[in-house]
Amino acid sequence: MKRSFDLTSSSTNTVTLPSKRQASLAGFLKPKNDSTIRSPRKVKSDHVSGIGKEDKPIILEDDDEDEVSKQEQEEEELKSISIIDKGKAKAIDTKSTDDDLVEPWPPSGIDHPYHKPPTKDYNHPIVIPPINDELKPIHFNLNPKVIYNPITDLDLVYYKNFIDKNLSSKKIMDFLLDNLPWYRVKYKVRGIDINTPRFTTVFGKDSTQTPWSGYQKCKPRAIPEILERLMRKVEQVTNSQFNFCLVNYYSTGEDSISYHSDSESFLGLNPTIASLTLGYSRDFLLRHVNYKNHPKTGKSVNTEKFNLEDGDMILMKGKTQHEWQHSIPKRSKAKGRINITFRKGIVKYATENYYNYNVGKGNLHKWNREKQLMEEVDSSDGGVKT
DNA sequence: AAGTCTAAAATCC
DNA sequence: TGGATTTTAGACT
Repeated sequence: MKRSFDLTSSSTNTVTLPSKRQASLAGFLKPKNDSTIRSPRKVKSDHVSGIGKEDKPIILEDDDEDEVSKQEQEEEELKSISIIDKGKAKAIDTKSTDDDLVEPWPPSGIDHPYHKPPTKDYNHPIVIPPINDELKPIHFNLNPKVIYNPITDLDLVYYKNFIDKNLSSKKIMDFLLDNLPWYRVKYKVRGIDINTPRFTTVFGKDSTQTPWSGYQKCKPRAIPEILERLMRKVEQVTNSQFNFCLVNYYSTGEDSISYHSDSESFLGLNPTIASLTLGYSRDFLLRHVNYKNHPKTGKSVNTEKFNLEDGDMILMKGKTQHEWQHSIPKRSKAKGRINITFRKGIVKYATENYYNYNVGKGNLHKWNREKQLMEEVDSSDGGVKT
């Protein structure tokens, strides 16, 4: 993760006030009769699969133009995002299962960045049981919304209810909570002690030809079958490939993650990262790295907000990690949420880094379903070696 | 070579 | 209306 800081604080007391029409990105999912929500209108055409030409903007929606002056429109356009409702455009609204996934899995060839581990439970510190018939097939809904702004380089695809919340998400949530090894990692950054305010765990290894046994400081863990199957479906749907699965558990509203970008150094340029939500919904905030003064426009850039709900998937791609930071802020009433992310690490350091900050030195926790809490358990194995 | 926490201001309801 | 919640700036070893 790469965090950046605003070192350009002005000497005055001026504060950038959030616009009322900040109106949260999630607004595009709300009913249309919410008059406070105004749809962005124009999108540069060269990124919209074959539609339009040159710089001529395409009008996508214009259902409340009477309220907005032209100048106001243009300013708003610079500050906010553009939305292409791909589901509407291409009428994608399908249910599917992973029945059609072709075995064998995982792939064993060098074509895929996730190299087959020596065993299905390689380096697991505890037994993760095989998935039963109830956990397969998983039911998916495919209804992508493209969120793209060529000025601010926000580049997302949002799949609401990707994992069907009625048929699949709860079972998967329970299985992961019950069976994964969880950690509360402590580490130092710039001489300061950090207590990671969430539970974490990680599986997979980088795409280098380093054998699974070829890591000293950390022991890469095989991706459990349920996560492997999810990963594979996400790959199929998004036309991407991954070799890491990071899982976070935000146990209460006190658990959080600060604004950060996912570092490009070991993920390569413009990484695609898929993020899945299970359980209680949480706000997901995106803030431009130069939100106070965008270099292209000289204007402020609004923070965007999604309320990620049970089963949702959001794909971050393109320059999003370069130009934007994201966070899960503390929320007073929040309950347990699991977040699964899939990424592709392309250098050996990725493996060391991910195990360092998501497993750490190995203070293993297990979920106690009866007591509804995490318990630290003794484990001689598993931690990252110093 | 992975930030978190707190106080104060702003906003919500 | 004002207590609760969220947002923001800044400290921190």
